Amino acid sequence: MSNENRSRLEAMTTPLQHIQTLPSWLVGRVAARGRGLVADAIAAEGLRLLQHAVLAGVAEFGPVAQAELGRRLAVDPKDMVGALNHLQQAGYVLRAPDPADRRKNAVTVTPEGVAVLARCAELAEAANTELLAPLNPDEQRQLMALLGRLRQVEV
Amino acid sequence: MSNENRSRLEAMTTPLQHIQTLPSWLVGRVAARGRGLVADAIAAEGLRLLQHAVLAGVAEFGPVAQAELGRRLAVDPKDMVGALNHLQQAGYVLRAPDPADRRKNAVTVTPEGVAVLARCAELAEAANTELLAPLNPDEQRQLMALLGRLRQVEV
DNA sequence: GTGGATTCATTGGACATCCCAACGGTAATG
DNA sequence: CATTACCGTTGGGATGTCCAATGAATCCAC
Repeated sequence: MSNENRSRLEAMTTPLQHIQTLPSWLVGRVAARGRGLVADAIAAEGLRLLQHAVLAGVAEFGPVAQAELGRRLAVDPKDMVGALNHLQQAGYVLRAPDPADRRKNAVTVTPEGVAVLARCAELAEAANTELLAPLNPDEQRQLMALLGRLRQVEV
Repeated sequence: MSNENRSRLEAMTTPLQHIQTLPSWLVGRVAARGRGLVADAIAAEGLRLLQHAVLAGVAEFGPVAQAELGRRLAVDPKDMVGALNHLQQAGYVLRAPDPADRRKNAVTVTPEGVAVLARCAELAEAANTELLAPLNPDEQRQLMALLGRLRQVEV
């Protein structure tokens, strides 16, 4: 066991403080704050986080079937239906039957969808700027590099 | 706008990649992984994350009223009732009427609760060790320091 | 070809989390 | 002593995540 682990375990007369010094707890709090900031920001465009991600996926992968999109974004088929319903009703995407495979919907982004994506990109940038405000640019790069190395594992 | 922001916005022909390079997205993924690792670990003791946190709070603050505990942990009173019900049924905490204020329940941890907390502490440590495995001890300290400075804002 | 397995979009539901409102019982405040 | 506030509890709603099952369409092995 590492020295850090031992020092944390020795403080078990304060079990709550112990939990709150765990990296998983700390990164969870920061993530919750970042999630909230971005969610509030893009809510100005009437989109939720999942809908925003789905719209970005549609814009990136061009005409794409819902199942394929769901696999790429790790989104449940049910949630994909709901997100696309909202995006289609808002006029941001189109669902057209795929002539080559009538099971599939060829989903495409509309010009309005591209426009709202551009606005959401700015809003998300601003939210992230606020999230990282306590760090200078050098520290922000360090943080991103460290988090990136932790993320690699899950892929 | 910073150079980083501009470079990300210029890549908007790939909107999904843009989203996935945002710090909020990256920290969210790492947090989800950490949360899953810890949740799976303490599930071996039959506890959920919220129940674990509540149990730790009871152990730390000694005999304490539910409302006071909820305020300290930022847990909704309704969820506090559910968590304590489970912990009490498992024999990890006791609810006794407070003689000084009959509205309150004086919640205390049992020896079994202390024991399970100790085991959960080890399990949570192991999960966090796995989470941070790609980083050496020096980098782990850097990450914690950077995240800690981001967390300060919310307090 | 043709019959069985697979994939598609969709629907329904389980479950946890988070927030707000209301209740009877109790304590503090004027 | 009347009002106000707090206690634990219950109920409900909104949201997010995940799994199962359906009918239609396609693919594959024989």
